[in-house]
Amino acid sequence: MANESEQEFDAARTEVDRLREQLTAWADSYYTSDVQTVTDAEYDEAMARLRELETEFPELESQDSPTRTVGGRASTLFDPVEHRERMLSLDNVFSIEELDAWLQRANQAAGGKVDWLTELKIDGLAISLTYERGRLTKAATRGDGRTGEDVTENVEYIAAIPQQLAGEKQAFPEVVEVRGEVFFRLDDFTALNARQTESGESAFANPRNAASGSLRQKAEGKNEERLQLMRDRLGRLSMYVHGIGAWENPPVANQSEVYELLAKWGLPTSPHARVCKSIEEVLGFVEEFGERRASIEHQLDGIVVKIDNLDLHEELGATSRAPRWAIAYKYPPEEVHTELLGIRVGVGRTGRVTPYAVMRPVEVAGSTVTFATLHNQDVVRQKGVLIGDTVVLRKAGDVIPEVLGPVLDKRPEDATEFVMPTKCPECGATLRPMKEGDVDLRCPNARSCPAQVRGRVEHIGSRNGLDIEALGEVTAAALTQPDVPETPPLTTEAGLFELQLEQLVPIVVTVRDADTGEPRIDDDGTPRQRTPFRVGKKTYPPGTEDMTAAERRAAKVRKDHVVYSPSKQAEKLLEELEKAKTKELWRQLVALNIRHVGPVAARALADWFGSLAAVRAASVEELSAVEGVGPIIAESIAQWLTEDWHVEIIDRWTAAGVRFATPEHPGPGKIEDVEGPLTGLTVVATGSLEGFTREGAKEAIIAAGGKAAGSVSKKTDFVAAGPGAGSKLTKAEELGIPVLDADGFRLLLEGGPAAVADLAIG
DNA sequence: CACCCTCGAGTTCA
DNA sequence: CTCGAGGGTG
Repeated sequence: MANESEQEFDAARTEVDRLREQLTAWADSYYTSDVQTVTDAEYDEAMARLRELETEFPELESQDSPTRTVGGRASTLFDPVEHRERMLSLDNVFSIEELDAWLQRANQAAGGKVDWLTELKIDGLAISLTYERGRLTKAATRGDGRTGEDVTENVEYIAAIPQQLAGEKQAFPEVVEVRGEVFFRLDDFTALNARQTESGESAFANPRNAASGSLRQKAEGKNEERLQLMRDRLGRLSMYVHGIGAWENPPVANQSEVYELLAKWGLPTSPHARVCKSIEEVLGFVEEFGERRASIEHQLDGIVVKIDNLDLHEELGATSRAPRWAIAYKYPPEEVHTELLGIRVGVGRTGRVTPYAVMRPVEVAGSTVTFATLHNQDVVRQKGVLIGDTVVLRKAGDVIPEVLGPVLDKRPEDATEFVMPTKCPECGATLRPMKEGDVDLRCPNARSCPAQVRGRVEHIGSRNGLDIEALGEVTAAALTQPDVPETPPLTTEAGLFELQLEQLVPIVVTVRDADTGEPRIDDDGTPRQRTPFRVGKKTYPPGTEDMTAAERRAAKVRKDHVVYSPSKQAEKLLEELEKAKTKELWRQLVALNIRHVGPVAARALADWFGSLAAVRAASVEELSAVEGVGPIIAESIAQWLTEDWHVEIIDRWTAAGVRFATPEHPGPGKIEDVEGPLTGLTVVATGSLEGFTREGAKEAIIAAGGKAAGSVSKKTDFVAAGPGAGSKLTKAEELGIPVLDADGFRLLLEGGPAAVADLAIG
């Protein structure tokens, strides 16, 4: 499969190259000699095809593509500027193999041992800055590489671009053309988009569009207020320089030294550039930043590798399009385009109704994505997507798919706006906001809406709840599914602990298509069904008892004239439910599904009160006296307890044997902190620590008297990080918090901070 | 009251 | 993982 899409990609690449060459040639001859060598129709067709391919394969997009330069040239707005030296683009490679091959070739062509300069390829806007005797006199976009747009006036407001170089005047060349990349830092981009939506303007689809849009704003016709806004946006742009245009007899020998020099002049250079002494090191750099890609301050789409030695640049020269001494490796795209087939809504366990996007499945960052949440109606509107649009999709933090916005060029005529339903899609109740002015719509039918019951039952079984292995998403659905022939055994969670094998085995589940929600029809025309709680079924005529002895043994359950053999799953579920009855009190509190009461609040309550009875007896004031429980949570608990069907849950669970108490608890009040090696310390565990489960690590921290926090902050004393640790590790390093591996963590648990004093770095 | 931590809730795919 | 919102603290 990978092979197939690779082939497709290669074919597209070849075609894109051919189309670009052709279109550029046509345009050149038209602009320079005014000779039209092609009919308009042919030209348009080629351009449309190129657009299509670039949309389908965003990684093939390029700043000097005719789709951006020729057609979209904004020459009427900004004066054209002839570049002193042509701004070349870089040749691209799309795989490590190709990169390796290029490095080997370049190494040989350069006659042996080459030092490489590796840097991040910023996804921004190329810019050329001309300084005369240290004073900025001209700023231009790249345009088609030969001619760009004069943006000198706008650049005045970009704080990152100095108007005057630092240092002695005599030290600067008479004229020097510096090249760099203008971009938005991701945090600035987020802030910018927040303000855009706040002021009712549409958000930018990505940081590059935002940078491009900001740099190319026009001052004409703007009132003072809007002028201020425009300058403010410009002020937030960032820039890193990455080279010098024409420069005879530079005073340095290497590209890396050029950067040092530029930095000395007060020009911002990337903190991520690195000199690599071997091809292995270069490949290591590529891998390293591939992993860290999401936590870099700017968007990046690849790595640029340059030969460090400037003499070699001279020697190798350039083709008509690109220098031979540099290459760009492009990471597989984290942003792709796909079609938004529809927007559907789901109902969560709290009744919240959330719209989600259904898309034509696409590969993004290693997996095939079909769905992405759209959170609520306002978000759908803010993103400005219509059903039928081609949309930009990425994975936030490399995990959760996120729709960024529409590709307006590809909006079809019949694209339709999403309308939020007024009725619950699962139970038909009229949706309404919980509180006045709430954005979120909720299904008010908490007790019997199938979606909510299903969600609550699933939550009861979850890791943060009673941690019932056999009770996951599928089982929860099977237990509450209303469309089976027999009555579902659970109409609410009140009956969960009363479940008998006889109730489970008859359950039949209709298999539904994940995409459409429609029942899956088998080849023989009947809907496909599953019986998760039984493996066999045999019907005997009424009044007969003629089962074989073997059948009698296998048939543990008999109902009417049907004999069932329960599945392992059914037995497992009942066993697990039995165990859950005496699990820790906090888990049982979480299982009640009280708003705002999750594992942490439940633990605080359980520690303080020791039993559900004591919690019920407490007033709102007494509840909010508990550390970590404030007036809102206290009120939420009190409110929950006033509802009859909630009390019924407690009563029936209690009758079925759920303990709802911590044995030997001394009664309500603050429990003395556990004295241990970690008393008074906050520790965060992240990644997979050898010898610990995620929960196990937390328990171990608490058992040692410490606080197990979920996120890293200034208050964190230690971070225990195993392989696969992500942003928490990065954060810890940023804040200079000591990081321990699994062994160090073990030492800490046994001996406290003193035991790891010599391990703790920085 | 303004901050900074945290927590809770919703979420996707293999 | 990210968002919004609750809780605690200066």
